[in-house]
Amino acid sequence: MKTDKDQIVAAALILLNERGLEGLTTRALAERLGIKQPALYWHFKDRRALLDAMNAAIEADFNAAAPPPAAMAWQDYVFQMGRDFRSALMAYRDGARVHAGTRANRAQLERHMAVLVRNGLPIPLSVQLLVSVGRFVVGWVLEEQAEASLLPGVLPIPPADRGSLAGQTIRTFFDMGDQAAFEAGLKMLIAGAEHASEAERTGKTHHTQMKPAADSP
Amino acid sequence: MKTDKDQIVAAALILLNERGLEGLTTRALAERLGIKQPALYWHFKDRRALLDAMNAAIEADFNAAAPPPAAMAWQDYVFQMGRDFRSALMAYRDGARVHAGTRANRAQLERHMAVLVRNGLPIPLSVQLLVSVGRFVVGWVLEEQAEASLLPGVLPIPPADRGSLAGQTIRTFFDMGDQAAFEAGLKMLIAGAEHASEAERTGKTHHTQMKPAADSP
DNA sequence: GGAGAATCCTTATCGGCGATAAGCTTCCTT
DNA sequence: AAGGAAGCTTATCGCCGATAAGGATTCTCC
Repeated sequence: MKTDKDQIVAAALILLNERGLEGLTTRALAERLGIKQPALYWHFKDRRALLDAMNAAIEADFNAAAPPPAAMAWQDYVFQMGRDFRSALMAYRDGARVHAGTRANRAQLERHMAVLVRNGLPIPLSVQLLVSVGRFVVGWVLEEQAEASLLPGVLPIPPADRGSLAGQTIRTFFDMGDQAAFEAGLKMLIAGAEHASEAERTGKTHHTQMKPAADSP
Repeated sequence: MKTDKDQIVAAALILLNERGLEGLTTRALAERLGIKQPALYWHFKDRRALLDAMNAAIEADFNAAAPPPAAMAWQDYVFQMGRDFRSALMAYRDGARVHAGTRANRAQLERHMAVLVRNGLPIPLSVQLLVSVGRFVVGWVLEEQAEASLLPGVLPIPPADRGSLAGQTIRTFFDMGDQAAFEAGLKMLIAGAEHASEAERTGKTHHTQMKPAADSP
């Protein structure tokens, strides 16, 4: 049986889950496929190309997940999108690290843009929100998976300082759970965009004053 | 002259800027320091430990940056914190990648928590906001630096579709600039937290309905 | 149906990497 | 002066991604 790209990518994703990104070597992958290591270079220019293909497969899961109801409120649409994107990255060990460093998918961005604009959100706000949500999700999952990979998993709930602010902080976050905390943050982003959208329509400005940047980029 | 940890870290940070994270090898670093490669292992257990120390140095820049005015509104405090954190990561090539995968600094989190709580934000909201901002910044800078390292830098502003949504999307983001786009996203997060804080105080719920997650983590 | 090109894979090997082992100095302590 | 710790060197490992060169096998076209 011949080996094609899809087979290799599928095997690579399994191997990724078993051994993590560091364990995903060309030799280990070739062995699992029953071929010798240099054969992989016939199908993929280099390891980077393989990772790009793996990322594309992960994103394909994400895209296949939720056909958005046509006339959904943009708030719900973005919320669902963010949640599904996180799920797609979480589905594989080190998924966020695989994704990070691959080129932005412009077609995808434009598809989401179309929905938001059609549902009434101004173009600049739509771009800001979509890019922000995308990067928020990547950053979130990156750290979530990094924590999870610190094996013992103990992360001892500090026994002494039960009542201190420190103790309450850790406990609060711990009790909430990763998914709920993520969704809370995602909702903040969306509510903030909604706020900006309303402010723009009514011409009103809010009571907080956050001065723009004074220094250079 | 003896070599100490601080000297090594300083040299490593310079090398990082010159050659990026992949170019930061133990051999290159040793050569720059005028010692042989295995000598580094006297000072650092392994490469990971060196990267941790480098990250600590980057975070020290961040902490030294802005002594927060004691009675600053929490909105402004968080905004400044996010901006300074991004600046610290941007100060070194691949700064976000160096930071990612290092253990969360609990003491730092608690310090920021104290300011928000003292200025009236409830504990759970404070935790959610701080964690969200931290991960948002990491995700943002990660992708910003990844884009920047795609050398030619051309990223051709698509010439044909000037009026299409696609064209407008790219142009909008491009014209805004990375820093402004980042700050817009950061403001969204903060405004969303403010909204949640008000809703909690007045007991009112907003007009959008985003259903909580139905599926498992 | 046979020549030759295209496909898919193997064997052999490279240079570079992080890391360890073992043994020199140099210097500080008592 | 003895002895040990600090700070380094030389030598070497095993593993990694990647390339070179050449076998098979299959496809294509006259």
